[in-house]
Amino acid sequence: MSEQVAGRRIESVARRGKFIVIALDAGELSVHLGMTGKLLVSGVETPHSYGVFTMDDGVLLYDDPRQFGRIEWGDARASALGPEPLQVGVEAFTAALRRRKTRVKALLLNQAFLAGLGNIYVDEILFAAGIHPLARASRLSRLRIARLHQAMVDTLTLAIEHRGSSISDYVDADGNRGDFQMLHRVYGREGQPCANCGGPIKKILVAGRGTHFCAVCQRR
DNA sequence: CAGATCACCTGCTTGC
DNA sequence: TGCAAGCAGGTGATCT
Repeated sequence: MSEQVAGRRIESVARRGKFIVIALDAGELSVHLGMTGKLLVSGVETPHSYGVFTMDDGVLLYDDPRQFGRIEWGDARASALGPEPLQVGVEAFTAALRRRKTRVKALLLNQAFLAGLGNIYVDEILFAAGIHPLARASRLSRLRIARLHQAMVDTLTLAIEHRGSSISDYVDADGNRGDFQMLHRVYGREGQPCANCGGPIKKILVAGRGTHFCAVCQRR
């Protein structure tokens, strides 16, 4: 990768799903932060700095203790990604969900179905929509899917305003933490009272991931 | 063929 | 007190 990158100029930085796409004057880099990855401008190099890009006006570091993320040369198979959650219309979203029989949580996490949602946001969105994570996608009514779509837009918009959730690692390119974790209503709140009904937040395993929900407010 | 499960990796938390 | 096992999760390979 060093050969392709050397001497190139960064033209733009964009996002597609969970990928950060850095366009150069020739070719592009696709960065996926995985779970603990950080892309830092002028950060401090650590033993986990697996990518060090020296620029004319600073250093770009790719830091990833758990090594779940990656940097790839070229288009990170963007064609395999579904639509953006903030772009897809409610009609298309409804039609797509009704075609799938899988659990709604597994479907929302599927990047080929919808690009960009991770475990935290799916849990928060399903709570906001009052939908049980184990509900079958195809069995949800049009009204409930419309609520899910609205919850998705509202939750993501608010989370972006709060610059994301910093549970343990996440910081932006300037090293700043987000504070949306303060507004989580189910994620990481097992046993605590539901903001809506006061009942205890439950935690189960869905699609191999920790899944937090209110058994009273979220129906199948 | 689609959906479920496992492996990858390491820092932090939990439990004896 | 200290140490080992458990847990966290995005993705891709493997299994059912």
